[in-house]
Amino acid sequence: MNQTFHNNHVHIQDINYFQLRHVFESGQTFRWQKQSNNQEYIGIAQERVLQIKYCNDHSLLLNPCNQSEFKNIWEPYFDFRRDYSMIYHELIKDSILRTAVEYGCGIRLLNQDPWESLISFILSSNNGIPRIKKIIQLLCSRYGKEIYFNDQKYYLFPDPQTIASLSIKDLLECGMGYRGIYVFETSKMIHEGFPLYDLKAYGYQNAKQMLLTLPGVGPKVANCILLFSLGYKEAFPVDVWIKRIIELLYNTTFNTPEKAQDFAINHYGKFAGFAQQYMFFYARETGIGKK
DNA sequence: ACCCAGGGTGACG
DNA sequence: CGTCACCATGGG
Repeated sequence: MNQTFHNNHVHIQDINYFQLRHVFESGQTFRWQKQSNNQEYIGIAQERVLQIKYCNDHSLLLNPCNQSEFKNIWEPYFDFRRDYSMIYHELIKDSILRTAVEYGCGIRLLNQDPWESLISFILSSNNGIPRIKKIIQLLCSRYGKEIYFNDQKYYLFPDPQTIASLSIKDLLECGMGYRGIYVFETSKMIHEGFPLYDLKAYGYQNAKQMLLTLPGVGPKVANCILLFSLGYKEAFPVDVWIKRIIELLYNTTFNTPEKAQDFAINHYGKFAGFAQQYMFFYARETGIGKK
């Protein structure tokens, strides 16, 4: 990987194991929007707006982005420092997983903000991805700070204090349904000092136990936060899609999500989170195992 | 009208 | 410890 810095953007040459659609359409993030040219996404993350575009010379454009922002913000966010070739070749050793991994090649696990992930995945429970996006967009457009890019208005994700100061009614009007109360209570706990950002140093088990004390956070949501924002790549979120596809691929059944998770950690070890993401994308894109 | 969605909670054995 | 009805909302 090789970068050239221009006035206010970066070109990354020799990019491999990175496909925009596989990164942004694999259910890990909700605020990136595909643009009409199909090779470009614009998203809000890390308190910024970013355009990311796949160019015909096989380079990747990040805009706006200076050298310091690349090093400190977007390189970690997009997990550019990780060797995905190694992970890819490790996972395809499993002949059963191989098809899904080959299909999803180009997926990356983003390193997102824990607060935004926490609220987003509380909202994800028993919900559909398009509606999750709609709720989050409504929440941000009403209560997030405005920022501009190309004369267009975008909105940051509101901070804990802001959401904690809203009423349940405000949250319900964003379409949260019964999850509104969870979002409200959890926001209060974060605002009152819950050490969300310290969990990166707690170790997987301790961090998970802490997350489970937050209203609206059960095993699946906790694993999403651990995997997508706290750096625990061994986390293995089990939703209905993962349960179905893993039972189908390995010709077995699990009584509880915990059993499926135990199976995964035994099988994939510290790469469980990557295996999960490949399987999720594969199952949804192909419809294999769909009800 | 019915079932499903990146599930969690509380009540019941 | 495991099971299960219920939860608000929109789409198929």
